Amino acid sequence: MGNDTKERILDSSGELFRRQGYMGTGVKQILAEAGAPFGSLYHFFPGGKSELGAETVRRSGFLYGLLLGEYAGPEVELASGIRAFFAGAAETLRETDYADACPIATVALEMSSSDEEMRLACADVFEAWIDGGTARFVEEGLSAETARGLVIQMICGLEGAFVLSRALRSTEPVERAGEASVAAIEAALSQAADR
Amino acid sequence: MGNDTKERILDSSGELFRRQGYMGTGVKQILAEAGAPFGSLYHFFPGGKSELGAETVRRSGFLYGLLLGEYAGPEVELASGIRAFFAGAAETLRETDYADACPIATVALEMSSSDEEMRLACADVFEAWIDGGTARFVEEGLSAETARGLVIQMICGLEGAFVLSRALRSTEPVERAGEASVAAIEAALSQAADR
DNA sequence: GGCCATTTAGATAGATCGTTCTAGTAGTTC
DNA sequence: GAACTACTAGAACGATCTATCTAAATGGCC
Repeated sequence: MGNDTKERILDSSGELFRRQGYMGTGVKQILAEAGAPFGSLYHFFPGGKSELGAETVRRSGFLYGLLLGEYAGPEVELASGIRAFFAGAAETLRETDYADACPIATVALEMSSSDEEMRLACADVFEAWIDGGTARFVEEGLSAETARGLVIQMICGLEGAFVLSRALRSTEPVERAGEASVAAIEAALSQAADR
Repeated sequence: MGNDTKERILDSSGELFRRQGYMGTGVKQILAEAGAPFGSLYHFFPGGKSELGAETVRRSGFLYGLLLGEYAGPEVELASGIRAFFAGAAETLRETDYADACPIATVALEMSSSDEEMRLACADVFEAWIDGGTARFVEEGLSAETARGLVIQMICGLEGAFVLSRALRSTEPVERAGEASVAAIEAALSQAADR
């Protein structure tokens, strides 16, 4: 079955978009890395690069959301989970020479003003992350409003930290952003427990 | 004097890089918007697009740093200044159809893994912002370590909020990140005043 | 006016982009 | 084994990219 060719293409595009964005990645490069011919790309993605791009964003974003969910699952203490997630993100950056950060942030910034389909794909991913995180935080006894605010501030901190860490080649921003998120979450949880 | 042609080119590239990144912006588009011919570009920037790119990043980053400095100058109360800055950023997003966010974040994410000169330009800008902010926070009586942590967390929150706000076409992330930064700053200041 | 460096102007080159095209191979079903 | 679908394979195309090139206009200085 050639079904794994499609997945190889999506894996390659996911990695490349993450490192150099959509515009900076040619279809030839994607196919070379996937070991697939042109024919396969336009067989699996009749819409060409833009269809591949949108599907890559949704898939990579979904997988990254799963990863986050594993760290902050219902069976672990929330603040420690978040702490571990940021620590893991910092370690990944170090191990990959500051290449592997958020899988969709580069594409989101590049394309949001010029390609509505791509913007929507990114927006759907961010919304799913926010909604998933909010539900988890509500389980801890926070109001929906407080939970949503905390989740958004955490994702903002993470995304911004990736921007700085990649440019500075330092994990300090990720670590500082992680500390800030953990502190905010602990403060909110202890305040909620006080009533 | 044709000196303003160079500035018109830098203005155009600054705006375009901010919206669609380095890879997504062609030199033809830059020159068309600046109303300048090819000859001028390679006269003022013999190194071509990459030299223009690096200079654009440094210039746009410097100007944005000035803007931040105006909001958080020594004559205004720090937390209110930061609050006003985030509010201003949100308003700018709304007014520009979510186009005008950070002038260098897109380029930083796109290029950090593939072009060392461009990465360095971005890193220099971020470092200048961090150092400038840290000095300002130290004036308020915070330790250098605390000050640096707060500034980095604030910039991370801002940059990440831009990513989300642009994709979601909503100012909520910028507002939430602003609240988080203000809260962290006020907490640190009141703690420092307690001794 | 004559001279010289600076800047403008755009045609052109050569590489690379995404896409299309035709042809061929594998695998399944009748 | 014939017919059909799914997929592979890569040459070729037109568009677009950055960069180069030659020639001319411009502006201060003697």
